[in-house]
Order: sequence, then structure tokens, then C-alpha cells
Amino acid sequence: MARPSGREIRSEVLSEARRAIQSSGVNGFSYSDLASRIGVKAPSIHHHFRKKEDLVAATTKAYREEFRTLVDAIDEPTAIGRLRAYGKLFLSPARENLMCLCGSVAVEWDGIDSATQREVDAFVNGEVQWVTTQVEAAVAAGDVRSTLDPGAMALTYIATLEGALVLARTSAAREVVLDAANGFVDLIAT
Amino acid sequence: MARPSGREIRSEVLSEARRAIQSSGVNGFSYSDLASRIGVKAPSIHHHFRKKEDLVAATTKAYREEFRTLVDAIDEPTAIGRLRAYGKLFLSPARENLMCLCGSVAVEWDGIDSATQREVDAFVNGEVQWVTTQVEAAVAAGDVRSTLDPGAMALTYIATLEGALVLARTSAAREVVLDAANGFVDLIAT
DNA sequence: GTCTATACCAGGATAGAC
DNA sequence: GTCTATCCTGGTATAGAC
Repeated sequence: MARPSGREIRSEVLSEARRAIQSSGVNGFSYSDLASRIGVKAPSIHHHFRKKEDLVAATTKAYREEFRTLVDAIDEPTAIGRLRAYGKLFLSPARENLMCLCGSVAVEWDGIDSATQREVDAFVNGEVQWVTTQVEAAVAAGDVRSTLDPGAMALTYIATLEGALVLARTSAAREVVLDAANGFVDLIAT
Repeated sequence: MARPSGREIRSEVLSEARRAIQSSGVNGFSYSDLASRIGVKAPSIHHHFRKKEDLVAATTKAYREEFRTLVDAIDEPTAIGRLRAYGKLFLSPARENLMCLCGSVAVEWDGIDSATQREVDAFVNGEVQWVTTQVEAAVAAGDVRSTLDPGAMALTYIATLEGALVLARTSAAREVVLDAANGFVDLIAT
């Protein structure tokens, strides 16, 4: 692997940090880990992200923005179709045995700096808002039952997806849980 | 607080370790942390649990058994009532801002020793089995729709509960998510 | 069974050469 | 901007006195 340089290294660090957090949590990786994966030395990373907190916050922000981009790219004619597509998107980390970054950070919440916490909050708020909008549209189209109000249903859907990623990490439920997204939508469909 | 001694210390260590893992993850606490909380020194804990791995595995095992006891104590006349009670039980850590221990461990999965992993797998298997049985009974009683097969529905329910605990840790969803258990049962009810 | 003292190592972080 | 060298801290773990 060619050693990256200049602006490249920054984005490569962010990318590896994201994977590391999703795989082992914030306390589960070190600058040395990232450095050797990328092919540089730890102090080079410190040059770009002075403290680990800075790196974690930047990684979380980047994750939130990238995820938003993916969600915005969902192109389905019906709201219920968009909800199904969203679930697939959300569970795609499971194929590489990864957590949602938000979930990883949430577990270590008490030891997380406030800038990162704010990013996670923004992530959750943003996702809930988007899903709520889709649920409202799906209810209006008559494709989803209105057993719960749209906000509660959105939160429950996201909880299901987050939890599915948790369960998928255990050997007990690895495969099965990948269907959770469609399963949930089947439950709320008319 | 009186300093514990003899057999007491072992159970107190297990109890504090459980809380610590649920609050900050396996990598987020140290023997010193536990020791000062209990009122002893770190080497005393090493005397009871030689390596941290041993402590984590024992803590996970104890958690699984205690949880099983609580579930077995659920005393509701109907299966759907038992499912609601189960959800309340599962989400009770949220009131103290804690994760499910299983969730905490799952996040750091790759760095977790295999004995602990086996305990987590046993936990998930046991819970899925119990919930599946209740769903089957509820379907038979006509209280739950059979949109999904009972096993998939059980897994989805547990995923929802796990995910609700994740979301409850963020500021964005703290309160709302406590209703997720009843919300989900409302979704599957006839 | 608990303590003090200590060995050992890893991670975070910085200084300063190149 | 990246490196080598180094400092410091804190965590895991053990030895051995009491």
C-alpha cells in the first residue's frame, strides 16, 4: 500500500477511525492502531488531530454527514419503499460485522466529550426527523397503519435497526437479524 | 460505607462491575475504579478475579442468570401481558441511564474473550427462546397478528428493546424511548 | 484476604530534527 | 508534514508482608 500524503492522510485517518470505532468502540482503538493500518506513524496523526477527542468528534461528524448523503440519495416512488430502503442502508454495516457508530459511542457515553455527544444527538435527531416524515407520508398514502403516531413509530423503527446491529454482532443472531428492517415494515404495513 | 469482607466482596465486585460495564463498557473501567467504589484496593479484586477477563466473564454470567430469574418471575395471566412486562423489565436500566450489558459487550465484541462471548450468545439465545414462546402463545390466543413468524417477531422485539436502550443514552431521545416496549406490542397486537 | 510496593507495558501526547 | 525520541500517566498484574 502506497503511503498517503498531504490531504489524503486526513481522510484516510477519518475512514479508519470510523471503522475502528464501529468495530471496537472509542476506547478500543489507539493512534498506533490507526497509524499502522494506514502506513504512517502515530505522531503524524496527532499532527492532523491533536487530541483523540478531536479525532472522534470529527469522525462522528463525518459519519453523520455521509449517512445523510446516502439517505438523501434514496430514490423510491413510495414512502413505504423509502422506509424499506432506509432499513437496508442502516443495516449495511452488519455485513461487515460493524456497529452503527452512534451505537458504539452511546455505549461509552459517560466517557465521551461533549462535542462528540452533540454530534450523536444531531445524528439521532436528524434520522428521527427524516423517518417521521416518511411515516407520515406512508400513513397518508394508506400504506401504513396509524397504530402509533408517526414520531413514535419512527423512533421505534430506528430503535429496531440499532438493536438489530447490536444483535448481529453476537454469534447467536448474526444472519437472521438482517431481515429485521423488512420485518418491521411488514408489521406496520396495512 | 462499611468495608465489606469475606464472601461479601466478591458479590459486591460483580455488582459494581456490572454497573460499570453497562455505564462505560468493558474498556471503560479499571480495577482501581471498582476498588475505590467498593472501598478496597485493586489487588484485593485481583485476589478474587485474577484477570480482568475472568471478572468480565463472571459478571456476564451473573447478569444472564439474574435476568433469567427476573423473567421467570413475570406473573401475568396472558401472553401479551407477559410480553409487555418483559419489555418493562428490559428497559428498566434506562431509568438509571444504563445499557443492557449484552449491548455494551457486543460493541467491543472483537476485543472480548471467548468465554464472555459465549455468555452473551447464551443470553441472546435464552431471551429469544422465551420471547418466541410467548409470541406463539399470544398468536394462539388471538391477541397478536401473525404477520411474521414467532421467531422473527421475537428477534425484532428484542432488537427494538436493545436499540431503545442505545437511543435512550443520547440526549435526543432519552424520555420518549421508554415507551418503545408498549409501542412495539401495540404494533403487533390485533 | 487484604494490604503496600513495585514491575511492566501501552496509550496519549509533545519536542525537535529533517 | 512526517519522522525519532521521549515523557508521562494510568492500567494490569504480581510479590510478598501482615
